[in-house]
Amino acid sequence: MADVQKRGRGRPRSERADRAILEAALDLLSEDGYARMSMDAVAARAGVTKPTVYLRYKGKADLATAALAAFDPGQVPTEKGDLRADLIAHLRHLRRGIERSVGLAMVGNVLAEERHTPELLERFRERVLEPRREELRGVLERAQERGDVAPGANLDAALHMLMGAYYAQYLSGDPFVLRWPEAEVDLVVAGLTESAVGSRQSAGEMPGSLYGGRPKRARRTRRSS
Amino acid sequence: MADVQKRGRGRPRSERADRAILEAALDLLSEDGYARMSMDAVAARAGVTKPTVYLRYKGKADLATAALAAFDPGQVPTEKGDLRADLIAHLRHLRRGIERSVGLAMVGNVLAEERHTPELLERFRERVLEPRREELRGVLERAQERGDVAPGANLDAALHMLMGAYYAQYLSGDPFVLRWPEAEVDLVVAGLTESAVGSRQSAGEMPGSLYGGRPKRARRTRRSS
Amino acid sequence: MADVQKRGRGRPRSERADRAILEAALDLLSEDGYARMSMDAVAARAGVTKPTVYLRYKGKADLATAALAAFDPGQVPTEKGDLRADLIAHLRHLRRGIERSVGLAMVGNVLAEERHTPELLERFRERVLEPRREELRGVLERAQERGDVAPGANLDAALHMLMGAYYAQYLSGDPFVLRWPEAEVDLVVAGLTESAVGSRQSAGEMPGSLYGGRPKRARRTRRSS
Amino acid sequence: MADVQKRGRGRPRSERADRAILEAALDLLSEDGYARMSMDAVAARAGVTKPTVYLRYKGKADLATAALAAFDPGQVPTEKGDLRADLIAHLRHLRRGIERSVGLAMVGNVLAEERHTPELLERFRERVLEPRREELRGVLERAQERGDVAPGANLDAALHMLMGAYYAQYLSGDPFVLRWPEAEVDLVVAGLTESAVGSRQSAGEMPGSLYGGRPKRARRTRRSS
DNA sequence: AATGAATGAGGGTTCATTCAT
DNA sequence: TATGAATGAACCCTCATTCAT
Repeated sequence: MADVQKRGRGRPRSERADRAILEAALDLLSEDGYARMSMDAVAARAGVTKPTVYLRYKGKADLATAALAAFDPGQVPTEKGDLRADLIAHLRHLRRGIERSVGLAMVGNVLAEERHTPELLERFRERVLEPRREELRGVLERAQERGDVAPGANLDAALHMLMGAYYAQYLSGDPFVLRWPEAEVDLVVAGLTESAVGSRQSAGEMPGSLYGGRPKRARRTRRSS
Repeated sequence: MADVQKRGRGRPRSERADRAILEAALDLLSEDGYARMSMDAVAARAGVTKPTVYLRYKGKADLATAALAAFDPGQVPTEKGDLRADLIAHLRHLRRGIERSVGLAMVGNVLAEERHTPELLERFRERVLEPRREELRGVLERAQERGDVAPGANLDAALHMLMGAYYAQYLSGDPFVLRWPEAEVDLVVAGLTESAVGSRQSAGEMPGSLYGGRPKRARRTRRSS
Repeated sequence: MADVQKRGRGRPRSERADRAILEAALDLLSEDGYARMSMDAVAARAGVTKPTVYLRYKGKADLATAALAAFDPGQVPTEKGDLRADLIAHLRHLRRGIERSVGLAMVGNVLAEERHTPELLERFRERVLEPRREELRGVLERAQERGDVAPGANLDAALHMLMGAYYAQYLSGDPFVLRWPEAEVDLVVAGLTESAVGSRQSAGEMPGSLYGGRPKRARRTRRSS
Repeated sequence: MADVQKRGRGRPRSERADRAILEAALDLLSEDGYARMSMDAVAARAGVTKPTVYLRYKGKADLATAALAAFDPGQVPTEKGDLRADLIAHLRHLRRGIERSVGLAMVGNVLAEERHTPELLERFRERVLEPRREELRGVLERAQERGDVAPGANLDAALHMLMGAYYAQYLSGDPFVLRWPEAEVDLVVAGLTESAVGSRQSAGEMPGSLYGGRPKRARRTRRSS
């Protein structure tokens, strides 16, 4: 277990290679896509030779799914107990997590390979998407327990919207506006709380009176920018 | 003037081939992805030889973008003037359009190729995504004019949510629930109208007063799923 | 024969096309070589279509040889009756003719195709090389008649040297020196005239006596073999 | 130190293949020309597969230049110290070397590819032409030291003539005469030695006194420019 | 357990040539 | 007669995978 002896005879760089291979695979997967990712390139970037890769994985698909499975989601933002703030924090985290690691292109890659290599999508869901969704769901559920979300609210729908908004925004090609998460969250929160659109800013207002008679004009969202 | 045939010289280009090539390309593009789509396969499926393809398109990227550009969106649902119903109809149309033709895998494909063949994503946005978005935007804007949507509502955010919800739902791997569009639309509409979650059932409510002062009780919907 | 009528019905641009095709072929032949010269490119440069080319020539080889056969050697320099000056003028002419028209690459092309398309080399010899050689030979023969060249001189060898020197110089990759022809001619003339190496500068020496007077008995070396 | 095998790891590269590939490439290069030489054909003739070729060479140009670089010039004739005899021996060697291996068609090929693959010509100069030229130049320089060649003689011009004569003779299409090298050498030597054309026959002369007593110092041309 | 070499199977593209108008 | 379309055959190169060391 310890095998401290530096002059390892068992398998000199096994662990080193393990990591290097998975990292290289994940990088290339998100950079070039599954179809373009070459075993040659993976081996080269990992600093090993191809058979070394094949020793560990049965083939390209196996390697790619393993790479996805090894994906590290990063640190989850700590919850503050404020629905809006927490959702915004998670959306930012979601976006940053995707963009700093696999990139949205990875979503494309696993989708594109759905027919040829369905394991990819499965693993991606399991290791990348699901965890995020569960985090977000947790936020919503706890808010529901606190009473900040209507008891009968459709949390699933809200989850899809929150996560999907990012995909749609990205796909649209429009640049992300500065306060992008706020705009999306406001929209969803308004629905979930049965409250009014605007007024998110004036966070002090108690939900109860939110959609009250007042102003309405102007309001929320502010195309941010 | 007499030369009516205009450019009738030489052997006319086979329209059958024109169509067959585009169809084959679109099929293979959504089935196999751009990287796997081979010119050989396109030509074979179209029943022509490769040079016949190259006569029409400068290369693989050109063919693929042309195939995307030739994408036929199908009939847009007629608008009824009821925000919720119209949105639902459009969402259904969106989903059906995607699934019956290119499939969501296509979104993956164009995303996956963003680095190597950015024209694909551009063309996809231009021919597939944008038109849809504009249809939806039209629905929202007209509803806004009617007063069914708050004047200051963030339509962009709403668009991203509506379209993105589909992507997210698909990516999640969960089966689409029967009344999927309703759940999503309700959530967004509730936000837009500053009204309550529920009450969607009681469709009888006159849209005009939606984001108005009253009732709000009622409550969210059928827990969907 | 006359067929002056502008509205020609017989063959609108036949002659125009004839010339254009041959010119295009010759250009491309010397630019790209025979193997790389494409019928497409020839037709395009000539402003016609491929079948128009095939109507005139049986195939690529036929076209290429025809192009060579149509080669126009340009104006031969007028002879002055001075051996050295005439040879220099011809060498300059030879070089300029080659470089301004077909280029030495053409020599390479026809040589390279010797196995696959021997007609090329034949035609090249016949239309490009031979005429030059005959011009040069004429100069030498007339000089011989005048007595400026030793009666028993090996004119063939001299011809090969004079023409070959250009090839060798070109092949060597060294830049041509300003007075290149002079250097080569001096060398050959010295041989032909049995005269000394130097003194070329002092062009004043009367040709008549070049190989003339002084005994210089002895000389030259061992009898060949 | 112990690690004698130095780089003995992995499967050793087949030397048989190494040789076979270069040979096949050189053969096809001189037979078909660069443009016609196909990697498929090279691999097939060498009895290997294409990737085996690509493992060794980056591409067609690389292989072709390597083939040229591997060209074996054969044994240089030993020098006897007699200018005429040595030149004749070298010319024979030059001709035999070219004809037994690459063939003059190769000169054509590298010339023909000058525009598309200039490395070919460079390599050819470097590996085939230059060595020959240097051998010949050595003969001339040593003869000059011995006093068999005039001090100010233009050796460059002589080199071009000696080597070029072969090209020109070949290009002319005339059959090589039996005593071809003698004729060419006599012509050049006569020039270099300031001696007469004829008298070649009277082989008796001693080289030492060839260019006689007269100064004729310096002399023209050389490097002209 | 690791290496470097080798393989078989395409993939995109172009060309010389012929067909249909 | 001239056109533009279509063809079959390569050609260069790369990849996922396996072999030999």
